[in-house]
Amino acid sequence: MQRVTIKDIARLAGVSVTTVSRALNHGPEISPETRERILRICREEGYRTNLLARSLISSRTNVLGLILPDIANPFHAALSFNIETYARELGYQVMLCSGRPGDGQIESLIDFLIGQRVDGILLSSANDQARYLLRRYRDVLPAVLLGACVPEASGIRANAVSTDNFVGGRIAAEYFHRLGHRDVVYLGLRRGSVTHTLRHGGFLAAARELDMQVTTVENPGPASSISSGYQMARRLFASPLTQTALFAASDAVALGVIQAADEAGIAIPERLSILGFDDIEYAALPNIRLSTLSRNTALMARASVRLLLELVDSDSRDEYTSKLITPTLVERATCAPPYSG
Amino acid sequence: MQRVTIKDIARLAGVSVTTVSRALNHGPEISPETRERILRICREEGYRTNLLARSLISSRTNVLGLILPDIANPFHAALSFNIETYARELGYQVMLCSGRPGDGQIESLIDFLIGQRVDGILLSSANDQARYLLRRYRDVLPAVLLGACVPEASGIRANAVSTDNFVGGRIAAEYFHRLGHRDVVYLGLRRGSVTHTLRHGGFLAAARELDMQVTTVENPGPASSISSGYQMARRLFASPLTQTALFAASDAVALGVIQAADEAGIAIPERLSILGFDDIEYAALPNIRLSTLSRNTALMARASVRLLLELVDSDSRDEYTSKLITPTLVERATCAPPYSG
DNA sequence: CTGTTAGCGCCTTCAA
DNA sequence: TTGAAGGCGCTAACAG
Repeated sequence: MQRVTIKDIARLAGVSVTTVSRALNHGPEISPETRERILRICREEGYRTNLLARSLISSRTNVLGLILPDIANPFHAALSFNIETYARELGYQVMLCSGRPGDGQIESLIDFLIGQRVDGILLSSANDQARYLLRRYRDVLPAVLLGACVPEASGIRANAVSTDNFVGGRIAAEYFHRLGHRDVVYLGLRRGSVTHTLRHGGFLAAARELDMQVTTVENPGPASSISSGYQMARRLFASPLTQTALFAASDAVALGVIQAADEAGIAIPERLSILGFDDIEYAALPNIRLSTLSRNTALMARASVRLLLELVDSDSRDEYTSKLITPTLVERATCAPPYSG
Repeated sequence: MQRVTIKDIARLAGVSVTTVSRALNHGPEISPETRERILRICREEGYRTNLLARSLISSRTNVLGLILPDIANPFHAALSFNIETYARELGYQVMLCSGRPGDGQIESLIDFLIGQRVDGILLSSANDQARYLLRRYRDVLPAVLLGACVPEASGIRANAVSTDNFVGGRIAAEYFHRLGHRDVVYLGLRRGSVTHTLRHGGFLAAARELDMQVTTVENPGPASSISSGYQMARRLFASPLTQTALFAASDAVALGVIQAADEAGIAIPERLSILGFDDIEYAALPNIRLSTLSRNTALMARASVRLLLELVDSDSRDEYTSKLITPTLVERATCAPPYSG
C-alpha cells in the first residue's frame, strides 16, 4: 500500500523534512510560496500525516476510549452517538469498545486503550469492580465513569457523570404510590451492577417509607435485554399475580415484560401497570407508549466529554467531580391506578 | 501521567532494551529466568507496550475502521456489535466513526483513519459517491463496502458485502401481489443512496412485471429514521389514500408510518398493509409485529470482516469480491389481503 | 526563512 | 543468550 512520507515530499520539493513539517503545521515561519508548493505536492502525492508518529512525539492522540457493555442497547447507542458527535466537535475521535464486566474483559480493554495511548477513557460498563478498577488505573490515565454513580458512602472517589438512579427509583415508587398501588414488583435487578443496585435501593427505600410491599425479581444474566425481561416476566406470571404494578430495570426489560404479559393475557395497564427506565426511542411508539423515566443522553454525553477533557488538560488527580442528573418521569399509557373490580 | 517505557524496565532489570523486547514478544531466544524476571518487573511497574511505537515499525495497527451513517439506527447498532465482536476474536480492534455522505464528511473520516494507519476500512455510508471514493482510495488501503452493493452494470468494481436489495425489492412486490394488492406505495426513497435505489428498483421492476401500480414517496432528508417516516406518512395520509399496501424503506421508517397511520385512524393491516426492511429487534415486539425483510447482521459482519482481512493480508488489488446476501421474508401481523368492503 | 540534529518508544539486523 | 546500532515518520530545539 502506498506510503508517502514527509521525506518523499521533501525530496520532491527539494527542501528538508523540517520545512515540510512546518508547511503542514505551525504558522508563519515559512514563505507563502514554498508553503503553497509543498502543500500542492502533498495533495498530488496523496500524502497523509502518520498520526501514529505524531502522537509518539506529542504523547497525545486526540482519541478517547469509550467502553460500553452493549452497543445494541438503544440507550447506549444513543449515548455513544452523542458522545462521538460532541467529541468530534472538540477535535477528538472516539474508539468504541464493547465489553461487559466479568472475565477481566474490561481490564483487557482498558489495557488495550492505554496501549493505544488514548487521552482518556469513558467507562460505562462499571459495576462493583469499579472501585478496584479505579484504584488500579487512577494514576495511569484520566477516566470518567458513565451512568454508574459511585456511592459517596463507599469511600471511593471518582469522576463520574450519571443518572441519579437512587432518586429515579424513589420517583418510581412515589409515582406508583400516588396512583394507588401498594403491592408492587421491581423486576430485573442485577446484583453486580451499581446502577441497578442504586435504582433498586431508591425504589425500596421510598416504598418502605410509603408502606408499600415490594417483590424483587433478580436478573441472573449479564444484560438487561428484551429477552431477559421476557424470561423473568414469564416466570413471574406463571403463578397468580398479586401485585398491581411493575417497575422494570430498563425500557428494554419492560418491552420484554409487555410481550410476556401479552402472551399471558394480562392487561396493561388495567391489570398491571408497567414503568420503565431510559426512555429509549421505541418507548414512544404509538403501540407501545411505555411510561418511563427519561435520562437525557445528549446532556450526559456533553457533560462526560467535557469533564474528561478537563481532566486530560488539567492533569490534576486530586479533585473529583461527580455530576448527577435527575431523571424525569414520562407519563404515557402503561401506568394507571389499580383495577378495583 | 505514568509512562513506563521499555527503557525503564531494562534499567530496572539490568539488561538491554533488546532483551526486554524479546521477553515481551518472540519466543525462545531468551533464558526462562531472565524472561520471568523481566515480566515480573513489567507487571510491578505497570508497563504497557506503546502500541503506537510498535505500529510505527510494523506498519500494522490491528485496528479496523468502521464508518456508519448512524449508530443510533438499530440495524447499524446490531451490525457494528457483530463486527466488533468478530473482529476482536481475530485480534483486531474496531474504530467506529459516524458520518453521512455529503459535506465531504466521509472523505475526512477516511483521511483520518488513514492517518491512524488502520489496516482496513469497512464503509457502510456509501452512496453515489462510492465510485469516486473507491477510485480515490483504491491504492491507499483495503476497503469493503457494507450494505451498499455496487451494481455490476456501473462498471465499478469493489469489494462488498451486501444485502441483495434489488431482490429484496422484488420479494416485497411479489409478496404484495400474492396477497392481492395492485396499487401500492414505496415510501422513503433516498435518491443519493445506492441501497435505496436498488431496493426501489427491484420493487418497481417486479411490480411492473406484475402489472401493479406504484407510487413512490421520496425522503428528502439524510436519514431513514422513525421521524422521517412519520413525516412522509403524514403528508401521504393528508390526501385520500387509494393504495392498499406500503413498502417502507426500512423498519425505522415503517415504525414512523405506523405512528402516522395510528393518528390518521388508518387500520393496519385492514386498510393498509405495511412491510418493512431490516428486521430490527423491535419489529418483533408483540404490539408491533411488523412484517419485514430480514437481513442477517451476524452473517454480514462475519463475511465483511473476513473479506477485509483477506485483503489486508493478500495485498492484491486485482480481484474484487462481492458477496450478496438474499433477505428473507418475515411474515408477522402488518400485512394482509386488501380489504374489500 | 530554512536546514541540522536529536529523539519519541519500539523492533530488528548484526555482532559478540 | 545477550547487546549495540540503526531506523520507523515525525517534531522540536538550535543554528545558520
